[in-house]
Amino acid sequence: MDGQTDSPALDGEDGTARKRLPPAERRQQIVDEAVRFFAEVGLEGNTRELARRLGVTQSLIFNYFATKEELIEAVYEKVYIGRLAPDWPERLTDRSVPLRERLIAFYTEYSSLIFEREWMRIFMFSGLAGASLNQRYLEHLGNVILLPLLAETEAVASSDKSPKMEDVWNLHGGIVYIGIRQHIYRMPEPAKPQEEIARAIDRFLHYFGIEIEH
Amino acid sequence: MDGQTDSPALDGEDGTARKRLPPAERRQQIVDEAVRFFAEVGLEGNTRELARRLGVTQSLIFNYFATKEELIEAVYEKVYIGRLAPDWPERLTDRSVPLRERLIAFYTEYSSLIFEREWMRIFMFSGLAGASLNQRYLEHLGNVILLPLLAETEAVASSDKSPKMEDVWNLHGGIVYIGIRQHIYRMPEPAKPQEEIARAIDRFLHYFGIEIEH
DNA sequence: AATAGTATTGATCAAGCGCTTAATAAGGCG
DNA sequence: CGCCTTATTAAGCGCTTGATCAATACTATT
Repeated sequence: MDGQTDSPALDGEDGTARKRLPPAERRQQIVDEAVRFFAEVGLEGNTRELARRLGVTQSLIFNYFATKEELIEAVYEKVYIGRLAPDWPERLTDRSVPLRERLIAFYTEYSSLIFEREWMRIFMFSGLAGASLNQRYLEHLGNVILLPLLAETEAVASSDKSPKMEDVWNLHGGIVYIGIRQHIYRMPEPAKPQEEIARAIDRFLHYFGIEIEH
Repeated sequence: MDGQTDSPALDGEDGTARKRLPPAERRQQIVDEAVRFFAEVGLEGNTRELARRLGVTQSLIFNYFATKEELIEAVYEKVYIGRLAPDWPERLTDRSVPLRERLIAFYTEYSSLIFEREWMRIFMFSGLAGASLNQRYLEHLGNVILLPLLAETEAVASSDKSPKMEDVWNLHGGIVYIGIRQHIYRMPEPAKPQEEIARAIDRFLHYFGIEIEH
């Protein structure tokens, strides 16, 4: 409507009309806002609107990122990093703790990390766009989390039922789908997500004859 | 490269350089190709590329659809229609058939309908875009399929374990996630999807003390 | 307070977008 | 065959997009 120029609307989100940030700080500020922005509108969201939200001119963005693609890469990096804590494989295989406890601890923690609108949506957007990071993430997840998880289940399963990798993927998928329903399809959040996760885990273990103490 | 004009590249997908189709036929042709096209590149895919794939000028598309939004609506309609057969509620509640058989029949049929790249991706694209059709579809699915399914499970569950709606959503989500992995994240298809579905159903039923004959 | 370095701006470009319209030609009918 | 309807085209308008770059003005330093 009034788009006569690309000048910032006086300031950013808050009231502080600061200018001239140190480059590292400004760069991070741009990425942070880009994460929120792209998660909301998709990766095709335009740089002018992003700049407007930052309270900054559009051209400034291209001072920090040579191309929009480069900005998106930075968004991926920011969002994917730290999403899989490196000590989980170890904790998942600690047989001094009952498997059920380990599973509940893992999925409680993991779901608190990924049941987040920004992560869920950007993961889905990038997956649809065919970003290789997605496939690498899922391969990594499969190898480092689900495969050990399969071995742990096998170790305590009753002899007549042997779990397969697909069973573990199914457990995982059922849990992840809670977040998909909420953040992609915008359905209401379950009353007690942690409880639903516990029930999913219990059903999984129950089938393989693993006893559950209440 | 050679994009000097919007003229068609002589013909469409095949070698037939036919022109002047009857309007109804042309309209359907456009929608069909749009489904494939948007499923591949997303709903922001541009009409010029779509026209190129059709072997037709871009302006022709706007002879059949006033706006791009209208075309997308037609794509939704085409893709959503017939995805939920109306006789399923009835078949799911036919207690002359064992619940396991009913579940397997339903999910075998349903998965063969939705584990399809075009449907999966357009459903996800439209979900991310916030299309109301998505939420209506899921509400419908919840009321017409999952709710009866919950009642059926309750009816045969052992008295100490009572299933909740979230359990049914979890069963459903775990199964749907097979298709998501394959078509959104482009991971390899499981060797025997039908078998994995049957296992998911068996785990679900097993937990509620429902016996399974082999 | 003057200066230098640089973060930021403002104006602009070329390409791509949805969409419009007048001209064209395909093909059924007399 | 020649006409007439209309499906289709060709050209282009107005706007938005990612990206560029010289000019500007903030801030640290002396």
